Amino acid sequence: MTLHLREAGKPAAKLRSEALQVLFERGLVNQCTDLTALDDHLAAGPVTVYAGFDATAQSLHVGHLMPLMALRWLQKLGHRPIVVLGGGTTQVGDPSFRNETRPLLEERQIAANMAGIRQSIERLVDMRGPDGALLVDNAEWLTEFKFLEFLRDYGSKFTVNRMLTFDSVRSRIEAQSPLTVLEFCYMMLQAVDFLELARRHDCTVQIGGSDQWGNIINGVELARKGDGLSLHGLTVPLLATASGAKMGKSAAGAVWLHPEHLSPFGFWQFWRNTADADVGRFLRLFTELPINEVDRLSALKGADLNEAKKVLATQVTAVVHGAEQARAALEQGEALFAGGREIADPTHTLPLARLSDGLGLLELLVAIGFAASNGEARRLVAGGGVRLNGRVIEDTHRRIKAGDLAADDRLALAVGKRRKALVSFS
RNA sequence: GGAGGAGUGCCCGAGUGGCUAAAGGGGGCGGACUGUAAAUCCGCUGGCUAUGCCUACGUUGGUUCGAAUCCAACCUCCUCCA
Repeated sequence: MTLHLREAGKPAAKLRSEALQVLFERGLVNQCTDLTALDDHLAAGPVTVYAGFDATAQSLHVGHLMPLMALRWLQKLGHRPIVVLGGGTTQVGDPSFRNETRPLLEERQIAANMAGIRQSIERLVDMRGPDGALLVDNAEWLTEFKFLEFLRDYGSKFTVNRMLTFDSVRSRIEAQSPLTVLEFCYMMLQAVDFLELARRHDCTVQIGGSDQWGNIINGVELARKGDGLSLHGLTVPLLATASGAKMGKSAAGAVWLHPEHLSPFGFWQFWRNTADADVGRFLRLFTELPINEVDRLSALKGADLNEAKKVLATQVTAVVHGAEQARAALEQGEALFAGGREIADPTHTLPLARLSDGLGLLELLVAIGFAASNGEARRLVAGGGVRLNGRVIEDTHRRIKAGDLAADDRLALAVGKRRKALVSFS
C-alpha cells in the first residue's frame, strides 16, 4: 500500500494548508493517509470532509467530540463538513476492536437513537445556509442494494486476504471470538459510504476515531480501484486520561452530550474534575481558545490550575450546550463549591408534587442521575457519601419532605466531594 | 468425518455438587489526606416494592433435596488425527 502514516502529535514540517496546521497544533491528528497529498489537497481550496456516527445509543458521548471538533475547525477554515448518521451501518454493527458481537438493534430503536444524536450534531456543526454542513443517513443508499449486485460491484474489489490484515478484526480473530460474515462486511459498507459520498457530494476526506482507520482505508482503496479517485483519510487520537485509562465513563455511566442524559452542569463538572496532567491537552483538543491562551492556562501551577479547569469546563460546555448553559453551569459551580448558593439557577428541577408523600432520598439520587440504581444509592448513603443541605445522611430510609427545603424551595444535595446538585421543586 | 480441550461478573482471572452473588487483580465509586488534582491508606462494587425475592457462570434441556460445578444436545473457538 502506498499510504503513509503519521504518528500522533508529531509536528509536521512545513505544512502548506492551514487546516492541517491547526489540526496538528490542536492534537487532533493521530494518523493520516499520504500527508503531503492531503496537505496539498487541503491547501488547494475548500474540500468536503465527512465523519460518520452509528446510532448505537440515544446520545453521543465525549469520545465522539474529537472528530466533531476536527470538523468544526475545518468548517471554520472554509471546508464543508458532512455528518453521516449510520442508519444503515448500525443495522450491521461495527466489529472494529470489539471482541464480542454487538447486540443487533431494531430499526425503531435506531431511529430513536438517530434523533437524539442529531440534536447534538446540530449544535456542533453549522448546518445553516447553502454552504452549511450536510447531514445524511447512509441507509439512503445502503438499503437500496441488491445482494448479488452488491457482491458483483463491490465484493470483487475487496480481497479477504487484505481484509484479514486489519488490526481491527485481527484482534477479534486472535481472541478466538467468533466474527460473523455480517460484521466482517461492515468495513465494506463504510468503504461504500465513502465512495458514495465522493460521487454524490465530491467528498474527498474522511475523519474518524483511531479505531476507524481500517474502515477509512478500505474506502480510500475502493475509490481508487473502482473510480480511480484519490481520497484521503485522517484519524483523531483515542480519548484517554494521562493515567492511560479510556475516558468517557463516569459514576452513573458515560459522559453523554445529550442534556437529557447528562445535565449541562454534570457535563461541566466532568471537565472541572480533569486531572492536572490532562488540562493542557484537553484545552487544546476540546476548546477553541487561541493557542497562546491555552499555553498560558496550561502553565499555571498547583492550585492555580483550578482556574484553567474552570475555563476548560466552561468552554467545552459552551461548545456542546451553548454559551447560556455554560455560563449557568459556571455559576452553579461557583455557588455550590464556594458558598453563595442563592444566586445560582437550580441544577435540577422536579415537580413539587413528588414531595407530597415524602420523596425517598434514594429515589432522589437516582432521579438526578447521581446513582444508577436504588442499590447504588443505598450504598452511597450507607457509606456516608451523601449530604443533604450540608449534613451527612446515613439513613437509607430518609424521606424528603417540604420541610427540608430552604426558603427558595430548593435543597442542596451532594455525593462525595465532586458531585453536587441544587434541586428545585416547583 | 473422528479424538481431546475451552467459553465465568464492566475487564482480566480463580473456582469442578451445598459454606458461591461466585477468590484475586484492574477499573469505577465512597471515606481519610488535598487544590472539586495526583499519589497513598481504608471501605463499597448485580437488581428489586428487601430480615425476603429475582437474575447471573456460552445456549437449551436433564440428573439431584441442592448445579458455575454432573449428564445430553446445540453454538463458538483451539489442538491433534482423517
